[in-house]
Amino acid sequence: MRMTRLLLKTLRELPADADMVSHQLLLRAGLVTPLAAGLYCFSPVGWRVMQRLAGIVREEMDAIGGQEVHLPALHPIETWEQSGRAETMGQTLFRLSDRKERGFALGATHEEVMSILASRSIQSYRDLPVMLYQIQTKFRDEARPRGGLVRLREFTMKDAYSFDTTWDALDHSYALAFGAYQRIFERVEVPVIPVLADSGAIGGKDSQEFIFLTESGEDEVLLCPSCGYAANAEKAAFAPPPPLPGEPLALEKISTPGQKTISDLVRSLGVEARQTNKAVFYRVDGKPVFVSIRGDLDVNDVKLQNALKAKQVDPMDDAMLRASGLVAGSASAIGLTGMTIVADTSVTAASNLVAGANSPDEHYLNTNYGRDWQADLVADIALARRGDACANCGTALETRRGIEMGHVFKLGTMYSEAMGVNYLDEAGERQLSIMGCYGLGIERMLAAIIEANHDANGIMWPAAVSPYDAHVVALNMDQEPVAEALAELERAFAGAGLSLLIDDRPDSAGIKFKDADLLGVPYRLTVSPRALEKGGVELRERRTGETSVVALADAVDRVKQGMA
RNA sequence: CGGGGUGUAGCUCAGCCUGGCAGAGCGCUACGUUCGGGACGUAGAGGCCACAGGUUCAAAUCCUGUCACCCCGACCA
Repeated sequence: MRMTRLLLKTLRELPADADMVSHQLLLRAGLVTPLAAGLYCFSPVGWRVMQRLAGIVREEMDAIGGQEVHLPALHPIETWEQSGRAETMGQTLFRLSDRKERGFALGATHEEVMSILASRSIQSYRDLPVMLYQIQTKFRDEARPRGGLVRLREFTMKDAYSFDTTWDALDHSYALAFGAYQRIFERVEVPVIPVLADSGAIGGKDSQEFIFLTESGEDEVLLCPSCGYAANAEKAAFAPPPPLPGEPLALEKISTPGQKTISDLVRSLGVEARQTNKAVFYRVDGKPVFVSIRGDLDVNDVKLQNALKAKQVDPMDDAMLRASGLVAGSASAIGLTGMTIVADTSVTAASNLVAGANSPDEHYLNTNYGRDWQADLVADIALARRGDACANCGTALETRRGIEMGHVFKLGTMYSEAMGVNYLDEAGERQLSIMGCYGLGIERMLAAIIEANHDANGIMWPAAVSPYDAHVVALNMDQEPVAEALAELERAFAGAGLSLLIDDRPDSAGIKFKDADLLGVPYRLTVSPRALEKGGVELRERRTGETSVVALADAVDRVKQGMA
């Protein structure tokens, strides 16, 4: 490709509004341009990289027996109603109507539709196992798109779904997908760590996320430096710091005017946060739920959802708060009726906690679980934090931020049941297929590759994903020997099946070199009178800056060597 | 959804406080000089100052409202 013909404009200055390095470089190198929040246009160069990423993903999925399909992105809303996700996806699902007012949704994911496709062909245990995948556009009405290509409202996902006869067989499919993901991330040179993730309350088993660790990431993971335990914050198990021991003392009501928060109490009463009982109100599947947890801990919504086997957990809204009669700022479970009470294990194990008195400006001293109040459910629902003890080995957990690149998930039978993916087993009995699903965000891979492979001058593409195999900087093209050498290079690279980006613009050498660094193709070939005098073309490696003059005839081999 | 910030040329921004001709740098076009790490000169093109309403002789500038975008938080099958 000749740059004089290429639709590309690099930016000398940093675009405002871009915080992440990948976002800045994507814009500066002209790979993408924004259309609206969470929506980007890909330029020819940006799209070439996307295509190479898709190609690598395709190769690895095919290698584990995946079969590529293509599903509609536009779904009748009934499809989502059938699985119940029209409701649970809430506002994230883009909805629209056709001219006859029939409801549709833009696919946020494809469990339902893939299940429908699979169910048409799967009839016997002989048809299983099967792994289906597609590389397709997803639409999600995210509350806040961010970070360039990190959180988009329209994005490309490789989503794969396995259908098996047994949970053991699913374990095998899951392991295959897991392995494929590891190979994909190795090939695109994005370091990821697998972390335990939550499988939700929908009957799934294991779930792991592939996290690219970066400070600009939006997900938090907890890592044990000693035993290697790694989990996302929602999932992370831990041993909470122990309560202060003590014999139960007499319950005492005190006046606490204006004190509504744990930190107010800590200040005015001179107690530690872990000597207080925090009240948190939720709306769970439409009903009020009161949660009691030690003042130094926070509720993990996902753990709460799992403990209650609930579909939807939200903070309680004002209307429900007023209707429930809860006294925000002085609430506790003592004497509370009319709603489900959930207690974290941290409060049932502690003694003499300060708690609300359910009347404004009053609190109790020395509340004790069992004596003063009871919960409908006692469970571990606390959020793990940095420094908490690893549940495996007791070492203090560390926290890191990262971006979720992929997610593998043992789904079970939720969708096969809802969408009717069943088969006859050897005994002629109808069975539900056991499903797994495996997602991978292609744009996120692109962003992570840049985050992980750049320097002050620009991008440094891994050879496997570079938009071109080599970047030719042609200087003094009007001179006959240069034009001839360039033509010879083009022939040689075309013959070898390698792609070239040729900077044939009539600009100064400095501009061309800067753009070559910014665009980040791994090999730069300078064709110029000076290089020809030295016996060929100048070959420069983007990563190392290593420069040498190679004979024209050897250029292809040198580039090929580096790609291997 | 809560908090903060920003909307002026393709990009980065100044001008706004204190109302009075629409600006700079980069980029773009033409010509000339230059020619291996973002050269220089000359001449140009390019604007609904986010949108709507108001105040005023006069609004990019002041007031009100709306919208968009970015950041933090909440949220995220």
